[in-house]
Amino acid sequence: MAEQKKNATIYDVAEKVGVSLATVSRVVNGNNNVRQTTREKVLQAIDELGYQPNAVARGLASKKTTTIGVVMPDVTNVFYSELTRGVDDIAQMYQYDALLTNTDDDQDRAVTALKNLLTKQVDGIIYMGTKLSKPVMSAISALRAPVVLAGSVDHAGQLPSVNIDYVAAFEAVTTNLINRGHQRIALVIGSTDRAIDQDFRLLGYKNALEKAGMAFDDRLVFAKARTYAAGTIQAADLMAQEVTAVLAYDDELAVSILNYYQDHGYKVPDDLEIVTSNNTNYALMARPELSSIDQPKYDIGAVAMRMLTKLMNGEKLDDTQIKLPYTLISRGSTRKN
Amino acid sequence: MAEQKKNATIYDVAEKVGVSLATVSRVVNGNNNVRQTTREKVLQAIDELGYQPNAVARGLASKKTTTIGVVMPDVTNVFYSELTRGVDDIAQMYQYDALLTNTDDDQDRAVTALKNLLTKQVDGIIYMGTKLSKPVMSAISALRAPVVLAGSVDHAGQLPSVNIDYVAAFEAVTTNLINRGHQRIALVIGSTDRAIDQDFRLLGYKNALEKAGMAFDDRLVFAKARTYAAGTIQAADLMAQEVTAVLAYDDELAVSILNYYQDHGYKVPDDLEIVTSNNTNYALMARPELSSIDQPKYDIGAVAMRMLTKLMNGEKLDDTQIKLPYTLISRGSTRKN
DNA sequence: ATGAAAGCGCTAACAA
DNA sequence: TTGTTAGCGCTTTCAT
Repeated sequence: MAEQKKNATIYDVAEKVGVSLATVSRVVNGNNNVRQTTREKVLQAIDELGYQPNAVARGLASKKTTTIGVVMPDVTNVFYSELTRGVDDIAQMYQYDALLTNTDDDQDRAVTALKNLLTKQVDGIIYMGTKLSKPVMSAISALRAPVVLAGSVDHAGQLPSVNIDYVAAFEAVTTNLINRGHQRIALVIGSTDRAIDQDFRLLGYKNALEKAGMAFDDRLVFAKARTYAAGTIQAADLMAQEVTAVLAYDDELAVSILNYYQDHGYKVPDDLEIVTSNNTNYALMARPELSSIDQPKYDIGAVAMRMLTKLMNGEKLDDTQIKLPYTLISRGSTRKN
Repeated sequence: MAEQKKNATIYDVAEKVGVSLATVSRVVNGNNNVRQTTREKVLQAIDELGYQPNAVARGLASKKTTTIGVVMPDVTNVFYSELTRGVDDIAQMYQYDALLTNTDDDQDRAVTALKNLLTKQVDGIIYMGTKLSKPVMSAISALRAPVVLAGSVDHAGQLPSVNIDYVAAFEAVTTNLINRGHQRIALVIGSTDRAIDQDFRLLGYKNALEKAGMAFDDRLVFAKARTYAAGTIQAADLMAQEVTAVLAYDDELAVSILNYYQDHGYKVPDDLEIVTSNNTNYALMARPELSSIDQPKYDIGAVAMRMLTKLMNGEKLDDTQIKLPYTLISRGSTRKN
């Protein structure tokens, strides 16, 4: 006695109205070559039958799935989830759905994800990994669906991307720290084989040192895992290096460093100044609150998705390397200039 | 001179090997009715042509898309993103892809999302909204694809769901607080029109009061928005009610209350004890660290997804209302018993 | 303005 | 073991 929910097809609608399926297809797709009266009859039949076009069949026939893929390291990281939120909102606005895949920044998984997305015939992809190894790059170029990087860049700068000017931001923060007299400023970044870390964050940091005539000391650069637990371990290393200021690329890491120092009797910002760079809620919840570079995370995702819609429409982009404005927010974890 | 990336189809493979497309289909789908030697030839041709089955065509023909939908309030909330992580990992394991939709717990958006997912012919859905209004419930029952609730329940308890025993957990925490002499214990939950809040969290709280012979005072129940900013506002209300203990259902909210009190000179846990219930990183990052109910968030998502795979396979479930074990974690925001 | 007909790339009976 | 033949539900020329 189970209710048989047989879906109405375009044939059922056509038959009911007494027109061909081509006509039904036209009204469904907003084609104007339909007389007003027939359009109305079709619409009514659609309503009565509860007809919903089958997106899969449509995708096969039209070669457009109105689905995009989002490849990211980890939804659980607030930075990425905020980017994703921006992507998803704009995607919904343009009637796209998003297939999400977590890769943990593992290059093999990223390649697998990309290939799989290809199989599913997505119309485009937002890629958030920070690492972009050779295999990943070649998987991307084998894609024939447009790809936009959000919060990331490739070394060659060939792929469209949306970011902030990491070089300038990291240089500015470092310079501020130098101006307040710091000699031993730690830089905490992701692994240095990533373009975004190596070519941007680290570069900004080095630029500031160089302009101040200070020597670069690679023992002050920390590039480890990005977990709260890993932060605690790194904090011990930082302490051993007797740094007096820290610039961290991730908020969870920054909070764990902050807590470690305070738990060991250090005063922040008196004994240690600390600046983070994602300005998530973590920065606000810490005590003292963390000074931070403020990246427009949601907007980075939103703009990337908007770019992707254009690309999927075959439009050319004037500018493929978008840099959104960032700001520097001064809070309790740093001293006043 | 653009590289023409024409995809190889099953026909190309069949032709190259000199067999019918049915045979190719068989080897692709692991059907055993293929002679070993032909299988090898087909495999080789597939490799040489770089043939990748088109999932859309396959979906149309087989009526299975190997895609599921995930409907959630907000990826940006760590609780949900952790559930999602569990869902995604198991989904990947079983070769499903997940379409993600944020609803902000807006019932209209949830209905729209559900209908859209229906259109895309997903094989199943994981639903994470905590609100389950009539329209949403009827959209779900119109779905003919299985649905599993993760971290949520419907009033009637008809939909398969994965949770912890919220009643027991909230009762236990409240009882502990009562045992330490508190008379005015605040309960901070989501809006009371949700089953999970009304029928579970609130019930557990009331049970504890009743067993202790204490009167229930609805002025001690707070049900507002779940944002860090909203938390600050609620904290002022809590203070006005002169509560001495707080049990909050969301970590960000709990941290904001904690900070508000401490910023106003209160000592935690001496002047106020506070317990939260999601045990995300926020609880660890707060100072003092927050005591919390520990829900196995990742597992809730993972188990829900596992259930969904069975349902999608047409298997019957022995138990549709899964309650995973929870624990109570005592940290600095509460006094010792 | 409307219809006929040929696919889109694949699965799944059914035959052989 | 392998091939033949219908579809799956829709879009899209091309006629009319």
